[in-house]
Amino acid sequence: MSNAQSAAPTSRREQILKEAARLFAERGFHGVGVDEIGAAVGISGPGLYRHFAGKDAMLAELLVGISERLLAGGRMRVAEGGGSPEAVLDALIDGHIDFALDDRPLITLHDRELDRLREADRKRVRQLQRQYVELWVDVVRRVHPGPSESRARAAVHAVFGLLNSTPHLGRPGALPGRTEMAELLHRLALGAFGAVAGEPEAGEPVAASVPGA
Amino acid sequence: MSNAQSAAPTSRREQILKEAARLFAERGFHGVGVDEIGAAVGISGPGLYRHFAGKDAMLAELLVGISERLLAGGRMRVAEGGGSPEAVLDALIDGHIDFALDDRPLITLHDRELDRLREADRKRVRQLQRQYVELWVDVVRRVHPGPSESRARAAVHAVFGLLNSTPHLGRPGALPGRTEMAELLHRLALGAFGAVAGEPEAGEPVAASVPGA
DNA sequence: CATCCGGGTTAATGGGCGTTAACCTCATTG
DNA sequence: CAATGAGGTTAACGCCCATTAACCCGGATG
Repeated sequence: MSNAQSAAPTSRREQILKEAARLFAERGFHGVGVDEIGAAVGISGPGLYRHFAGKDAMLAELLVGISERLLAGGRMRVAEGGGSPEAVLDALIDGHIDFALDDRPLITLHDRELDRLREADRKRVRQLQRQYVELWVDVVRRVHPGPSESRARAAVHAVFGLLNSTPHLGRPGALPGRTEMAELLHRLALGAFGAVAGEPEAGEPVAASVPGA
Repeated sequence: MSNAQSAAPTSRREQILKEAARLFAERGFHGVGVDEIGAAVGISGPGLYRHFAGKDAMLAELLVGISERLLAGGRMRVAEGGGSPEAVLDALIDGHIDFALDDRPLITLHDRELDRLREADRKRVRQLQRQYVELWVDVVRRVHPGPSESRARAAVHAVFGLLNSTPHLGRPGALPGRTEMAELLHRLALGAFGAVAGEPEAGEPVAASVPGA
């Protein structure tokens, strides 16, 4: 108990989660065995079951965790966002970029292994994701009022793809360093959003909320 | 646009590949069993081994195939590209969008399951991918001559992420239809590339020539 | 000192799954 | 008609792997 070592205890659990995230991202959920995860933290195999109910539980905690943190961060930035919507959008973008650059494995898992979750958890994660997206959509539409909601939503999804592209990058120093990368991504995202406006091509009757009518 | 399903013999092999692609994309390479793939084409389990050496062979053929087609398509468009680099870039973008929209499963596999390949195949695929990227980088730098090569390359990767975001889209009709989606993605990509350039303070979005025409 | 118990360990269990074996059946061919 | 081979089928085999069992140990507790 004494152990007031410092801020983050790095409580075994967290250590395990971190390694599991890395491994899952590298080789896929099914691709990595319990023994490997154990080995990554110095214990072996079934020892993990003292901390988690099973392999699935780890994945669930990772995915729910990241979704919650993303949404919480987004809400915070919207709340304390300066007067202008532009400032809020900038903050959202920067926040997401930090995430993408610092927590690569999690970002990867986020949209790769969602289906491996039990129904309940999956629903939870999807709901959090949806709220996060809608949060962006609102801000984007405030900055660029023109496009229909579905258009804005599609743009947000696309920009997420852009920002999350970091993990797929080529190996060595063929790419900019972290700070330049962050700046570049920010610029690209803004550029994309700025282009969504454009003229609505011969009428916007697509706006009907009922598709396929 | 085209898509007349008939002529192609759909030679069992292709049929299998198609279903395998879909399943792999949905549940991951390790997540789907041979029996499922077989069932998807009406035969059962080991019957597949009359057509492929093994599960791995299917994945390999899929990944190599898509990489080759992407590169070939890209080269073609560059070759017959009209005078202006802008036109070539437009063509590249449209080509990639068609791919992303029509062959979702393959696009997904493309950057998800690369590591499950045997060393040789993986090297092959990576080489093809690299060439495809460099092809884009050249064109982009010709259209936007300011940024360093590494910057341009990062931008290209990011735009790939943007264009490939389609598979992650929400289910129902909450999003635009195919044609509008294609137009939107094109616009977003151009917007992103347009922003990669200099350090002009945030101002008018660089509304280049309207792609719609 | 005796007792817990958190956190590990190695061995066993059991199911899933890729692959191979052995066998079957038409269509074609000579 | 016999032979053949492409394309299937169902059983087995074996391996991998998540999970459980059974056991162990060191330190806090009282």
